[in-house]
Amino acid sequence: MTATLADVAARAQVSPATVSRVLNGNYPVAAATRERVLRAVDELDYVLNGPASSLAAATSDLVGILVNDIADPFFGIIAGAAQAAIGEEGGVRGGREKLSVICNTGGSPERELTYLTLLQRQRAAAVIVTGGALEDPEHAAAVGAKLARLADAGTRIVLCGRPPLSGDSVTATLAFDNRGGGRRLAEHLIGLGHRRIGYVAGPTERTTTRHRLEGHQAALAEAGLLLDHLVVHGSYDRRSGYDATLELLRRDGELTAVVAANDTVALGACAALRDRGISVPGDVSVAGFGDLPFSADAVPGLTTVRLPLAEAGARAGRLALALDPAPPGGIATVHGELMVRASTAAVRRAG
Amino acid sequence: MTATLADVAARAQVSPATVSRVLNGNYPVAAATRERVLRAVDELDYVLNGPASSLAAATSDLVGILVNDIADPFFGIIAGAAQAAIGEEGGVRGGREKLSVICNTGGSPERELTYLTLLQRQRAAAVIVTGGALEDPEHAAAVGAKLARLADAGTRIVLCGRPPLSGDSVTATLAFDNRGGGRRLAEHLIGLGHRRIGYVAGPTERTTTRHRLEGHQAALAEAGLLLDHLVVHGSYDRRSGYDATLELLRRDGELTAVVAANDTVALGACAALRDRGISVPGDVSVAGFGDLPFSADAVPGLTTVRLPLAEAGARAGRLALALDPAPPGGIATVHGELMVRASTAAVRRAG
DNA sequence: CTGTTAGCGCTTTCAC
DNA sequence: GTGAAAGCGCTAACAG
Repeated sequence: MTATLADVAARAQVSPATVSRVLNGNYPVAAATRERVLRAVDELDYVLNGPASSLAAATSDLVGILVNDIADPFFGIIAGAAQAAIGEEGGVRGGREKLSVICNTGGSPERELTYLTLLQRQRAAAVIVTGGALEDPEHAAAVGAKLARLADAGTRIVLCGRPPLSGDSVTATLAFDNRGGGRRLAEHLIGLGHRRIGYVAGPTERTTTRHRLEGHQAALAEAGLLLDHLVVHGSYDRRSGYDATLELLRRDGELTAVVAANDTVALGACAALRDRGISVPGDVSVAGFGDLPFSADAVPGLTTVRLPLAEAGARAGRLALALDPAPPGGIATVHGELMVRASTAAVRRAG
Repeated sequence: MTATLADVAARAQVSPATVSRVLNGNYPVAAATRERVLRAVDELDYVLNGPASSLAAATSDLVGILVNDIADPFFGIIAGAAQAAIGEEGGVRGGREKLSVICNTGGSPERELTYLTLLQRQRAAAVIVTGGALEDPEHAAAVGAKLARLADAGTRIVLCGRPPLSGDSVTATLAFDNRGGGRRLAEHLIGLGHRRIGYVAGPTERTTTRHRLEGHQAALAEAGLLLDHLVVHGSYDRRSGYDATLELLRRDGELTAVVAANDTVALGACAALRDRGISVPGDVSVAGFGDLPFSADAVPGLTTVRLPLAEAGARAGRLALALDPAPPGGIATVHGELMVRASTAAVRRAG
């Protein structure tokens, strides 16, 4: 039913090998022959059989991009940029077009492992793992082992927005400076006179959560303002920001600032304050992390740490294809930029 | 280096055929034998070779999900839900776990076709195409032909948030009632007394754009309020909403309402009005389409048409796996729900 | 530059 | 319930 390489070869009056060479373009073929083959391909509407090709060549053109939550623009932007970079550059350099695909783990450790196995099964050419890692040692070990096996089999591994892994299985790591960002945000608020600063953290056991919080607390500690009871954990969504902010208010009615785990959470925090009749930034300042597109448009505009998500994603894509040289030591740190907007202001109330 | 089926067979003292049967679980195997095989698999850390398996079986467990822009939560939510549904249900029913992957076309017709070809090459088990279609007849024909070939090869095709295609290659279509939603939104505004309603449309040549606009204009026409010059086209992003709104203001300074192609665009519209010192909804009402998570939190809360994106995506996923029965006639229409929030109000100024 | 020849690792009748 | 054998469709030496 479906045409095969042999059909094309017969029609073009050449050997199957020649057809293969034309299609893969990685071998010299006479122009006239190529022409004839291409015509036959067209006439038969032939499409290469991927599995057969991958089997014979012992490699595939699949590139997997793992994300924690694709409904979150944070990951959408990274993944979209990576996929675009792979799609664009895939054609260049003669290499066969890569099929880069996004795999949504939903934050579930099991699904993360499942996807890794599925990609291993497909003999993926590369895997990009994005976002914070779960800090459960058992799971971390399992992921590390999986990645090592993938790397053994020739799969390139790129980490994007995830802290480096020990071992040399990882091709390149693009780590976000979450600690530094958290610190700068806290320093900004301290500079504005805030002394009672609440923190809505992400899920426990996540590297992003811990690093942002550590940066935040380091700055507070230096200023002698560390208040442990002003940290509430929740998931990376709007609801969590809303609920956690109410909880913070309960714990300290004199709060003058709330720092959120990310922009989405910050929006939830703003909503909670608004619903309580508390003005932002008049009574309480709010800050986020990430600088998603909607953050500049929020009312008031959200002070946050801008992470160059699209750039990082694109670079991860290029690293996965070995189009970019790996950074020195295999690790590059991507820094955030403090974006001061209207949601933070000098403290007004008595601290 | 990597273990093969034969290795497992040798270790378990059975034939390769038996190992295959155990792994695929679709054939009777003695419990003791199965046990032995499974142990060998574990000990060797064996992972099935996907390409080899797909080649021999002439099918693969790849399911592709095409989206126009994965950085847009509209698509992130649909795709995430579809992927979750496939991941969950994939294990059930004994079928082998499916590898469902998201492919981001970035709205480019070429990339759409490229991805379809790549999926065809992989002999994908199913393809879910989401979001509005380009209305260019040539491209539509090309896509139709591709889908037909895919269907011929046994790939299940599901359309989600895309209008039905003629021909019987499509397994199931989940069409969004964009026309009805556009109409209800316009009627809502007309009911509030608005007479000069601007419309920020999406990109031309997109079905979603056209249908939403048609519904809008149908309602206006019935009320005798159709004003052609109050429609401006742009892309589905915030920037476009901002610019188009300024343009609408230029065309009619007496405007009392702006309807946007989607929520993101509506946010841009609000920003433009705010920057111009125009109050929403005091001076001008604004409405969006879709009801993304941030819309309820916008200030003021955004009036919009709620589309059950997660539900539709999940259903599309199940349809792709044939876990849900196809809707009668192969087509189900998904209706939107008007969400009236604070961004629209009765007209105050002289119309 | 092109053809010939072996497989790649698995599934699947067909026997037993 | 299990094994043997014949490919699935392609690529990659190796000749020529």
